[in-house]
Amino acid sequence: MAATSHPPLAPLPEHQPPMGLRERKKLKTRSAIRRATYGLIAEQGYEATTIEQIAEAAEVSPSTVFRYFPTKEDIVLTDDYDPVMAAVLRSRPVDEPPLESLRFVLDQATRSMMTTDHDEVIQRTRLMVDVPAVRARMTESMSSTATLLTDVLVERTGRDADDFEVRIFVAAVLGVLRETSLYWGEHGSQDDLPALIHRALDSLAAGLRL
Amino acid sequence: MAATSHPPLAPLPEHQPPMGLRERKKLKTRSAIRRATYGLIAEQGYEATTIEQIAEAAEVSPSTVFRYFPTKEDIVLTDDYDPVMAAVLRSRPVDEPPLESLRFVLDQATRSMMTTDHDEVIQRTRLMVDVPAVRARMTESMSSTATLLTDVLVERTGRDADDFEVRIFVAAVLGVLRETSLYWGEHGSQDDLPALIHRALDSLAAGLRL
DNA sequence: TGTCAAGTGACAGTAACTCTCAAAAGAGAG
DNA sequence: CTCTCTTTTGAGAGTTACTGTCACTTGACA
Repeated sequence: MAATSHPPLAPLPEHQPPMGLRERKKLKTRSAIRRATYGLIAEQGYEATTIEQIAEAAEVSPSTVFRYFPTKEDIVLTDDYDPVMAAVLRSRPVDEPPLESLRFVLDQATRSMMTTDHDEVIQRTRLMVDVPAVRARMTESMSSTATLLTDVLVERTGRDADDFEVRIFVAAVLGVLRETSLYWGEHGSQDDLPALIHRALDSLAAGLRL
Repeated sequence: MAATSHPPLAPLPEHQPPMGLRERKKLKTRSAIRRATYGLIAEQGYEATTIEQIAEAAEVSPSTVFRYFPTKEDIVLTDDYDPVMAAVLRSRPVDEPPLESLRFVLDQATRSMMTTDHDEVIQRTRLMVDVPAVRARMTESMSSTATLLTDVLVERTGRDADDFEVRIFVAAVLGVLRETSLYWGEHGSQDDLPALIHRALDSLAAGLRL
């Protein structure tokens, strides 16, 4: 059982303020596309929304949309928390049981997401539940999260890179995280998400004795 | 630790022999498309192989290919084992711990697959490792396996349909199964797959203590 | 202010699907 | 065996996500 109180870690490791006009414009375009997409999807649904419409609404060309996001699904997803999670995991005491370390990481990450991007998280989860393509892409993107976390755990446990047990460990935790999100979304995103995650991890810690 | 010896269950619950010419032709077309696809992929790779080529090689029209398989990825995948697994799970003693029941089911299923479709399993796993789209579709198809197994477990444990712990349980096991397959494939499909699965389930049973 | 690099838009092309409709072919009755 | 009914097939037209190229524009920096 974790869920300790801590400085509510920033969602992004901020780049230093002095950012050229170019960079700033890029960020703006990026979020313009995102906003336009979320708006159109809310009105018409995911499939009915075409890249062309998104481009028009965001006042850029379709080419530009593809330059910013490799696939349509990626527009509604984020990997932003991956590096933060890796960092937090690294910051945990080395003798803490790995499952508890991950519990802390996930608790922090979800709380942070829910406080800073509450509505977006809900809408994204809804899409994950409703749209197979989005769900699939989300799962794939979890694979890269998995790789990242595996690397950190390998380094912390002194095991072989590509150690089977570590990979199984991470796969179980992330698989369970995915299912928890789906469950939460299917039930109207009303339950306490961090609490659900803790229950799921408790199940894992107890060896899945049903 | 399971892996008991048992009658090597048939891969498919055979439909009664008296099958009309129509049905037989459909099966033939289906496997013609499959074979053609595997052949072309072996020669040229997955992405380079188009539906049009597959159709030509299988001597059907592109329309027909789409009628038999909803997506290109589905051509190289199978859900055939799902109903068998559900049946085997149902046949286990009710007082057996669920994790052990699933261990038995997975052990049987993989052994059966490896003996009856050895080469195809290997090629499919290779595709799963190499081609993100195939991997994604495979993961999605595991979702429906999950639903099936969840239903059976719910009925065996007398829990609520859609019980959170049962869903977590199945998600963990299937997530771990997926990772085991990937690991196996990445390492040349040379290890003993059932043995790896047992190791993975041992990890789960031990509460993922690394 | 002028030069260079980075970002953008227009355009053409590919391939996976979807839909519709008419032709072909198996099933079953007489 | 043949006529009818139903299922399956192929042909064709259309949509959309995505790729690659190239000329143009617009920040960066001296």
